[in-house]
Amino acid sequence: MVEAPYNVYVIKQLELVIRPRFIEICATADMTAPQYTALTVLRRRPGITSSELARRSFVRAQTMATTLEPLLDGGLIRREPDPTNARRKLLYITDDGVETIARLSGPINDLERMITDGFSPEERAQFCNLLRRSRSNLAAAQLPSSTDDGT
Amino acid sequence: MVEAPYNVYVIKQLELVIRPRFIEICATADMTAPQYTALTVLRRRPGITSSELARRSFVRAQTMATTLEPLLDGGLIRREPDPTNARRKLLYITDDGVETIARLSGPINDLERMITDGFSPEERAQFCNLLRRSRSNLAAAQLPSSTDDGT
DNA sequence: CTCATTTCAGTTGAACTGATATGC
DNA sequence: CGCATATCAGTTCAACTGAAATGA
Repeated sequence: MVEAPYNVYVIKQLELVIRPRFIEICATADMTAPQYTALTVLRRRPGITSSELARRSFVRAQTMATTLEPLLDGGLIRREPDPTNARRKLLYITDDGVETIARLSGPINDLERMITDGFSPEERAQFCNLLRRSRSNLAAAQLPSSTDDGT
Repeated sequence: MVEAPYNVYVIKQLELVIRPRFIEICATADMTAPQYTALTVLRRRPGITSSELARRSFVRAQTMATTLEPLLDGGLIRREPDPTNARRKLLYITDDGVETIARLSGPINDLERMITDGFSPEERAQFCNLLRRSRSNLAAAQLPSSTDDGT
């Protein structure tokens, strides 16, 4: 009686080991992990709202608001009213924010390399592909309308 | 200027989406996610200590002790002194524990299937393989002596 | 003495729920 | 009116750190 693959379990373990290292790297720029992540999304998608960012990150609007507050205070992102909708506030990464991401890219890439250490180029590509398809599956099951994100 | 694959980011997202569903399933048996996980490990490895279980799960001894307490109280696992070392207490899953795991296997398997929905059998095997190799990489980097775990 | 295990106690990060004001 | 956005406040889970007692 052999067990099912239980990828759920392994994915959780990966997260558990990756997170402290990721947090450590982010801390060198006085950021938390969710803040760094939000920053990288904002660089790729300038002008989105906090709610939209929350959806893409699979968290609630309130959670994202809490995450973004220090980034606004620190001037790594800025916010301006949507001219077409007074209710919405659009988010943009600042030059400071871009610079901060760039400063962390070395250690982050090291961490990425560690995750796929010993993989062939094909395996690396396959891993990336399968992870993204898995995310699509789950996002689709969660919110039929929600689409996912590059990276 | 295209980004690195940033699997770190995608793995975190997978965890974020999987966790609430996993928690929900565990809650139907009055367990938390870490408790269910500990229970499945104990089934495969009867007679290990709490500290050893913590190492395999990539958490601290204190964290694991907190996780196990309700399982002991609920009679899903039991503990007995190691005859060869009075300091250690060996853990065993009870019949109740085994039964509880069995009761959840249906929904858990559904969740597993959702994760790899649309994968070919080869892709499924490859995904499982790459996830495990990734875990080995990280475990090795973390504690040179620590080995990882089937499933 | 040193090292590992167990356990007590407090802290933190980051998600959660609930509720409200505002504007499309 | 219904729906989405934004924000205020409190809660919970599950990790964390620090520290102590015990025994190999």
